Amino acid sequence: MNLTKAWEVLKNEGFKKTDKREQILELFEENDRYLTAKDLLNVMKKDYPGMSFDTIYRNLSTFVELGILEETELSGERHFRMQCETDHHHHHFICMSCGKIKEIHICPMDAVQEKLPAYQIDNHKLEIYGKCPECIA
Amino acid sequence: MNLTKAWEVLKNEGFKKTDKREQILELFEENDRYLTAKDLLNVMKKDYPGMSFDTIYRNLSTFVELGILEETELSGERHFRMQCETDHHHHHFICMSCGKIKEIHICPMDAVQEKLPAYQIDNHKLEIYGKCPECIA
DNA sequence: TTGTAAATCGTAATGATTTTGAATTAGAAA
DNA sequence: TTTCTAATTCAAAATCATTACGATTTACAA
Repeated sequence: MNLTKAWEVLKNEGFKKTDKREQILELFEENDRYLTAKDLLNVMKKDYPGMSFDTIYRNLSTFVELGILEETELSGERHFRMQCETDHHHHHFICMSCGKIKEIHICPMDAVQEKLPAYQIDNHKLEIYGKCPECIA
Repeated sequence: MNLTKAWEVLKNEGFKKTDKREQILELFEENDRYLTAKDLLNVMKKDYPGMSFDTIYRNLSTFVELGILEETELSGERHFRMQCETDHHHHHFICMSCGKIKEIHICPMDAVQEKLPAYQIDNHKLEIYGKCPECIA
């Protein structure tokens, strides 16, 4: 998702345009990887020394609710990144060195549902961890 | 894994047989689902009022290291359960109502590696969440 | 320009987990 | 059995991420 689209969504939902929101979204636009609340705070403290956790966490939650960001949990911490443009359902390879993401358009859930006919499947998580070609070298 | 086998492993590794360890393992044997440190504490406080988190966490970590328990992270908390007997690599359906587990012997990682020939895959996580047949009714 | 809901600030509370250090205990050896 | 020693436990405090709160400031529409 790009910034224009993100602001469109926010405006439609009645959210206001603030400096903090702008910078948070810019940071995600510039970084094609998962960031933590702390990552954001460390950068933003330079521009806004008084920046508070409340602001960061509240906005991150808002953005996730609106589908602007997506969230995952890595080693006990919430990580966020810009929502993929792709319409198609997919999963992610996450490079544990540089944090970069690669989309993977494979999903075994059809086969899983076939194996579990009597089960109600609400959700699933498939993530692959390792090193991307750049980081192997 | 059953209790006999678990104690075999512990003994081989030089760990002592203590009341607390026995009760922790019994609790896992009785409950075919993921438990948190707090779950354990709540039950064990009845028998051992002074029971401390230290004991629970250290033992849980030990058990995981020895392959007696397996661990996953659900909504920010560490969850533990008895290691599956099965040799075969597999994944889990987790019922979000009763917590029960169902093994799923499907894994898409061969196909994933084919799609990412230049990537080094170290690890992956596949979990399915929903309701088991008993809890749907 | 002004009114008002929304957003932010600064800080304190919460909750899970880890660590620490002293006291206790299990199991091996004498 | 007694003694020795390392392992284990206890209790409390530290840590870390996250959430919550009252007071203040801000965006923006009328």
